[in-house]
Amino acid sequence: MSNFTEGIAAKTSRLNRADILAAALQLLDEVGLPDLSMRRLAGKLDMQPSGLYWHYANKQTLLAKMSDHIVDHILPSGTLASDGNATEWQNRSLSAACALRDSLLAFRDGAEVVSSTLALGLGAGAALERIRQPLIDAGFAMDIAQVAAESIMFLVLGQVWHQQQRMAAESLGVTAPEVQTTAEAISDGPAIDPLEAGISLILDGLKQSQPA
Amino acid sequence: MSNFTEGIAAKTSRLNRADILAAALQLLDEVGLPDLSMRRLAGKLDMQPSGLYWHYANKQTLLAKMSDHIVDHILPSGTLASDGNATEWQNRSLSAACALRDSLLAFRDGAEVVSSTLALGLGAGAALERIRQPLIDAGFAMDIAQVAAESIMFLVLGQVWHQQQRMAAESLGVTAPEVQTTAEAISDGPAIDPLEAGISLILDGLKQSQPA
DNA sequence: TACGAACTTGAACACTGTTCAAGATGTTAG
DNA sequence: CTAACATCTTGAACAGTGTTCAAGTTCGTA
Repeated sequence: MSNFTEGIAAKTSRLNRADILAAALQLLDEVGLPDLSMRRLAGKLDMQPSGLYWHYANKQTLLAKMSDHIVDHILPSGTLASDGNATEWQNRSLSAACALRDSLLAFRDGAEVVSSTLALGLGAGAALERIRQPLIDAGFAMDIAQVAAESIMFLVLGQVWHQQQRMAAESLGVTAPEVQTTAEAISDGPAIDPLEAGISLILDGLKQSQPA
Repeated sequence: MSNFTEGIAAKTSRLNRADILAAALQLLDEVGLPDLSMRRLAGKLDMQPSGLYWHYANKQTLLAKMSDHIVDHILPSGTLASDGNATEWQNRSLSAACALRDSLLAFRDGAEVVSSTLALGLGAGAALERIRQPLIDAGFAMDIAQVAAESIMFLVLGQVWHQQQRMAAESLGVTAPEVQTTAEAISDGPAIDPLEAGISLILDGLKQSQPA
């Protein structure tokens, strides 16, 4: 029956967890994860760095909350591939994976933030669930559905992380030799999306294992 | 016609790149990546931290060399699955992936070291090549062979990274809730290897795409 | 013996995450 | 209106980080 300062807007100079989280996400977009320090964040909020530690026990838990925000920030309409050759459950799982991809891409260094949090209790549990559920609905056994969903998750995280790291590198000036790894430069076709292609491989392999 | 101090052993107090690299890898195994600092490394070599910067431009390039060492450290006999139901090229690619897995597991935090270096010019190019070559030999098109190989690479890195992060967490005392994500706890079967299972999904999907 | 290249040192710079006693602010009760 | 209490905020400090740089030392060669 206390704590009612979160009604509409906190016009006072007092901050709460949500304000700090919002500022942290904005700062992430401005400077990137490597330069996201507690001191910079405190400076953005016109407060002392130690003040942050009243709201969050340490930087790690703040990053965990940021990770949750990124993963739960589902976009209105994801990149719906909607391949006619694929089954319904394949399209559903693929859509969930692409939605996760878009969520990660919507934040600078989003994949690295989520990956770093993934270990402890897994922060991206909701996203994994959205990928796994269609497979379970389709009648696949628990264990192989889990394996497939985890594999897709790692694929998405790895792919986006690599992509965002390249972005950071080239925005920093010197671009690496870049041995044309994206398969777009090799092929002369309509530049297939390597992520959707990789996920489709997994889903097709799954389909073959048990036609349901 | 100069520089011949690298004959057999440098008994002098002078260090070279290889000595530092070896000490760094040993220190990595002792304290883990988060506690692998230039000062600690210098202390282990009885020298000043600044001395390291004559041999390596910065910590990043040292980590890159460590990454190369880890990836090129192929073990004598990897975990040969040798599934009778699989084709020859599938087993070859799977073996390469498992060899990479074993190499990463042979060093503490190996997956994270390699992952962090992967972006700039990709340090694990050789490992990716060993996974991709069998697919090309089997007659698959360049672009989808590339996509499949990259997918397998991300799968291996993600899986091992997650595994090693759990190791570090539980060796540090408090283990996370651990929502039984390894699929071993869910299934009651003979505890399938989630990595081999995931890779097999990709390879089966690839097989289906073009019977070669 | 002398020169120049190969290394090493010690001190410093500009940061980092985190802690802690002390003070300021806000809300509630007597 | 004042006393008390929990809620924040501050300023200073601790221990550590990667990195730089002028100054030294050691070395192979001419």
